[in-house]
Amino acid sequence: MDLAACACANLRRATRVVTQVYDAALSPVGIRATQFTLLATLAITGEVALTRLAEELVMDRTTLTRNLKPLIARCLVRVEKARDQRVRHIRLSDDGMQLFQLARPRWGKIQAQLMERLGPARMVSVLDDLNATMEAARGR
Amino acid sequence: MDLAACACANLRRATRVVTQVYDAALSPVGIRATQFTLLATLAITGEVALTRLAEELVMDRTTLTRNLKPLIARCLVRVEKARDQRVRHIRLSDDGMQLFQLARPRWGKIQAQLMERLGPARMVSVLDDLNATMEAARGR
DNA sequence: TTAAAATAAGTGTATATACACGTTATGACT
DNA sequence: AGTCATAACGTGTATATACACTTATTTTAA
Repeated sequence: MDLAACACANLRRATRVVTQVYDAALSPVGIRATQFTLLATLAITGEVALTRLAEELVMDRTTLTRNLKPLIARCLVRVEKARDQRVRHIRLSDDGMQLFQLARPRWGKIQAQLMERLGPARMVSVLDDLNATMEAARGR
Repeated sequence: MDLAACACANLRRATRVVTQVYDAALSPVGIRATQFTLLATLAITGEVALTRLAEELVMDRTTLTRNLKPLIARCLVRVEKARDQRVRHIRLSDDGMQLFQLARPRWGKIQAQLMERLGPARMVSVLDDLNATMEAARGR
């Protein structure tokens, strides 16, 4: 077996590089790629329970708790107890929505640039391969 | 633009899932996927300067410093000053090589399982796409 | 030859990730 | 009503990641 073909190492390496590029593109508005993803997801879902949001993102629940922390501290995201006192409902604040709208074109620019360099067909292939890999790893 | 098509978010999500699987497969020998990659790379390169190893891995130099720390603490990796006193030479210890040999079949098993689920052609496509994406993000 | 530029590396800080464990609240069953 | 299983969540700890800044050493150039 060829160690250079390690799916995990190749994924992590590509993720490092791509994340740096997206982070740099979003830095003028003061958020990172991961945070942009959170804001974007919340903008789509609206108010949602923490655990369900974690499932949506295919992210460990405790990771999400930690990732939300800086956004809550900046009042971009609000947390409220639900009727079921165990449940936390998460939603964007007005400031959070505003910042998301500000960040969105920056995301679009860097996403489009990457798409241009890869070619649209290749971009589709990449996204499709990433999904297939994820499902294969999950044993689906 | 479709936010669900974010290359960065899709990469990070797939990386989370795949890393968990590789970490679980390697946990019986007491290392993580990232650490396995470091050991494997050092097994191939032999003694190498820190900065050059970071370039090899396409990893920030300071990230590599931090990632090496637990391996050095466990005496799996040794660090020595070079003739040029600024340079640190990194290499596997005997224990490190032994642990790598122990971990390797576990890596091979999980890598083969993923390949089986994806199919060999799809695996090639995944690795190729990851490389293309990385190069595109780097602006090459 | 010495002062300035360049190179190699480490540290402070902040975020990202997840496992193990503990806490609190619900619901179900006796 | 009381007990017990379950569900939702937070915290402790450890690793992963990288930027900004600093330190030490080497090389270059005046």
